Amino acid sequence: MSHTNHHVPTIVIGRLPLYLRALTQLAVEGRRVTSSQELSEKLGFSSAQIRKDLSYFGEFGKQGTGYEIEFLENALREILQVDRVWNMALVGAGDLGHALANYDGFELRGFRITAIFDSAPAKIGAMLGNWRVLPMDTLRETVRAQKIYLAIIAVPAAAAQAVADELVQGGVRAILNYAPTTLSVPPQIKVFHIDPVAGLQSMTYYL
Amino acid sequence: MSHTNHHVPTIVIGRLPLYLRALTQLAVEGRRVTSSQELSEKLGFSSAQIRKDLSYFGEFGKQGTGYEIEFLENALREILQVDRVWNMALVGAGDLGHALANYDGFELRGFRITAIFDSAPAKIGAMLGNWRVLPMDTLRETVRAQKIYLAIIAVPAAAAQAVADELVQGGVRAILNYAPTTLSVPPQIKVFHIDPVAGLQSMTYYL
DNA sequence: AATCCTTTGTGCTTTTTTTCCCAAGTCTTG
DNA sequence: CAAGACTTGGGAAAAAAAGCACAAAGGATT
Repeated sequence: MSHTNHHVPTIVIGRLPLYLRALTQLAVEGRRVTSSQELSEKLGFSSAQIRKDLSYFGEFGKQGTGYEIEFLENALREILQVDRVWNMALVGAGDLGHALANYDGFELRGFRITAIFDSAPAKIGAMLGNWRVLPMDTLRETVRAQKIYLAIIAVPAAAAQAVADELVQGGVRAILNYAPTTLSVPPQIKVFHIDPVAGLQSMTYYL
Repeated sequence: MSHTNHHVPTIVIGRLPLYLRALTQLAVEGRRVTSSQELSEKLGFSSAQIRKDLSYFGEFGKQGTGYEIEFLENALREILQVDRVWNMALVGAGDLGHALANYDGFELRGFRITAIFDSAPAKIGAMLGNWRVLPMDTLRETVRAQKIYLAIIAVPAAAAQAVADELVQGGVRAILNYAPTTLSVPPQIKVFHIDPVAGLQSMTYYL
């Protein structure tokens, strides 16, 4: 079967990291094998959906047994291209930028911040984690020189579009956007938005 | 037409906060009126989808003209129940907790942190923003006494489930979960997950 | 007041996503 | 080694979501 060739729906791709996360958790607990049924209970997706999602990429399980955890973990890492560590630029050295720069959960899951930028003279030059905060006007060339393809925007909404434009100019291809605003970027650039308030608002609807 | 009665798909509810966010932005820019077409360009959803989503709740626009921004904003705030300010508990006073406690973007969009908890003796008693960090073992009763129905979990993954259990015991009905793990809660409790790494991983697939 | 340009709300169609279901294969037990 | 208990992968059906397209109506212009 010619897996991988078909276009895989975005919604499926969005679930793979959650499968991977659950598998890693199981592995840490010392487990060797799991099943779509068990993952289903852990994650809240149906077991059929998990099996079908995986079937877009190949056959990873064994009938009657389930999935060998380490094997499936590695397969998913390869599919998602996180079988390596990606360097990232962080733009914005405020409270959120600090939290992100100090977060130790990136590295094991395929990411690492290697350049930090801010526009405030008071912050430029200061150390944040292992890195010195650089001025915004060096962003484009630094990102290009270091071949950084991923960036995190952690600046106020009003500044976010200008930052995105600079990042794209520097060759960044995917942006994790914490600013509560939509970004306008060329179609080949990926953007993932994180807006906690939007999440909260969609929950209060149900209260 | 008996709007509002039909069950509204979750996916529609998830888009409403984005519509509201865009409308507020337009209002700040001094705009009075907009159209599904303009919102479509700003947000990246089709104009038909925006109109259909809104039609679940009533008729807010005027043919030939579009939508009166302030009117639609207020309607959405009412629908989402953010025409008030919800008190929230924040659990976890680490870097992320600090960033959240100091974030000034909550209040205008319907939320406010009014109680902060941590388990580390070193942090308990310290001030964070306007609030003193309280010990975890006062969580349940404090949340119940203050009638807090929303909470943010900003603790390590390993501690998240226990925190969630306490929150639910205290009467919390919706949780914004920053811990990179699935939470197991009773079905009537809403959980919204924020996992930046999962977002990054779903983007690297395409690089 | 007629014409033209706009834009909504929605019935209908198409596409996407999820679920159902089972043949086929694996493992365990007696 | 036969029987029974599991579990996968995937075709087919069902359900959900998105998009199309247009009647109806507002407003501007002549």
